[in-house]
Amino acid sequence: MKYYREFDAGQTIVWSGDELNFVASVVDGIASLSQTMEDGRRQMVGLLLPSDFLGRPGRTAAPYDVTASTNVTLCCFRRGPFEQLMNTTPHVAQRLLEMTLDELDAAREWLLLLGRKTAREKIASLLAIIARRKAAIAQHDHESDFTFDLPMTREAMADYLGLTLETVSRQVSALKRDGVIKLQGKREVTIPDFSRLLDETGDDSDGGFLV
Amino acid sequence: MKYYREFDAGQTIVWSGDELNFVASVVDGIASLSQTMEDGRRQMVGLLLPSDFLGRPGRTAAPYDVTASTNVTLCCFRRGPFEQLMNTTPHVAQRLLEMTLDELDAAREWLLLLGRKTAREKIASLLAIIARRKAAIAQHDHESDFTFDLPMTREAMADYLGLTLETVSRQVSALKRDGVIKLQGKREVTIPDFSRLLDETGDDSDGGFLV
DNA sequence: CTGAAATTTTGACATGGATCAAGGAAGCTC
DNA sequence: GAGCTTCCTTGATCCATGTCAAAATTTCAG
Repeated sequence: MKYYREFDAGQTIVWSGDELNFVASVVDGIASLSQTMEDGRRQMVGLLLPSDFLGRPGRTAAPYDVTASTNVTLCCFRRGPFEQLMNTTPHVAQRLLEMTLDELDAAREWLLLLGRKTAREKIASLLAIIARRKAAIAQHDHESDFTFDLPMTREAMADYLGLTLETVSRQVSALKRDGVIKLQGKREVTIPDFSRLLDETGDDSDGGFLV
Repeated sequence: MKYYREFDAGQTIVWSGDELNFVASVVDGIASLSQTMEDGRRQMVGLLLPSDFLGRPGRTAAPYDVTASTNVTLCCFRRGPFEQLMNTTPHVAQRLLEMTLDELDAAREWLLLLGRKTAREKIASLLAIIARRKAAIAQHDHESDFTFDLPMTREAMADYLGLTLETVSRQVSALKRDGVIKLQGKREVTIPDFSRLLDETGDDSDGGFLV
């Protein structure tokens, strides 16, 4: 009923439209969901982190491309037994509902970003989200310097933010020039003043710090 | 435990950040979810149609503004009893999960639209989605003429599509000039050739017709 | 019917981000 | 450590969409 599968970074896990005869939980690594138009325009529509769920009960066709961003380990369940489990243990459905509602909120926050934010605000928002996630894990004080590693290429950032990679590069440079962030190399980012970064996101300044 | 509330068109049902001490199901009418930035930029992030659900188990703060687009009737449940119900009857959680997954898919389709589509493609996509929904209800043949009423102002369209209302107006005029749609008055739209409209959405041409 | 308010269209112009193009930096392989 | 290859930056230019302004149309109360 349950088995593990591994994928290398960059490998496609499922193609949009393919039949998906299992559901899975991410054990390790990061995978991304994306949609691609016929002419190649691409938009990332979601991120799967460890403990996130892939696939949905009652549908076999995958609606998006799923790509391994890092090496990924999945814990897969065949569809039949899994749906059995859902019917018999209410907590599974409830837990899945919680997670799906969180993903929906994240997607809707992203709608505002894609629909209404400027390029600079988009970059600042992405950096703030990543920084916040890492800071939460590290139990770090938000008020002082904080350094983290950007886990994605400029192109991946562009695909998330609905921009071109040139614009991403320019805006990152601009934020650096303006002292909002510092860079060591291309990927290591330091935030000297978190509230300064938050000002640049365009979001309400009084919003709660923790997500 | 259960009671009804009514709202007039245009009225705000909940403000973002307010405490929401009930959950509800839409009985009649259409409500929209939106987020507004401090400087007034606004993005619609979802639509509630009859049978859709408002609020979520385990959280009291509303994450979005909820506005009645038409007169709306809600069937409200107090939070405590509802969460009881969820724990005891597995089908409720499962049904809610189904609905949430559908909303998530819709939101992700919208991410592609907002992030990567041109203004013309956005308008065509919106018209196609509305037309499809009405056609599905009317059991109408997709190949021939089809007329429907646009249930929103140009400004509301702009808020959905991440455009300005001037751009919406111009692109609607352009689609009319090019014969993709016809207009009787401002709000009544005729689609002479549905596949022609679909070509303008930028979506895969071979995608299934029925959502 | 009449006038005021709301909605939509249209025009002129500005601009943010895309596009096209070139070159630089950083990893990897051998 | 030389030479690929991938990733990133920067510059020049263009164009889709935003902005500002005004007029046209529709709606609706009285």
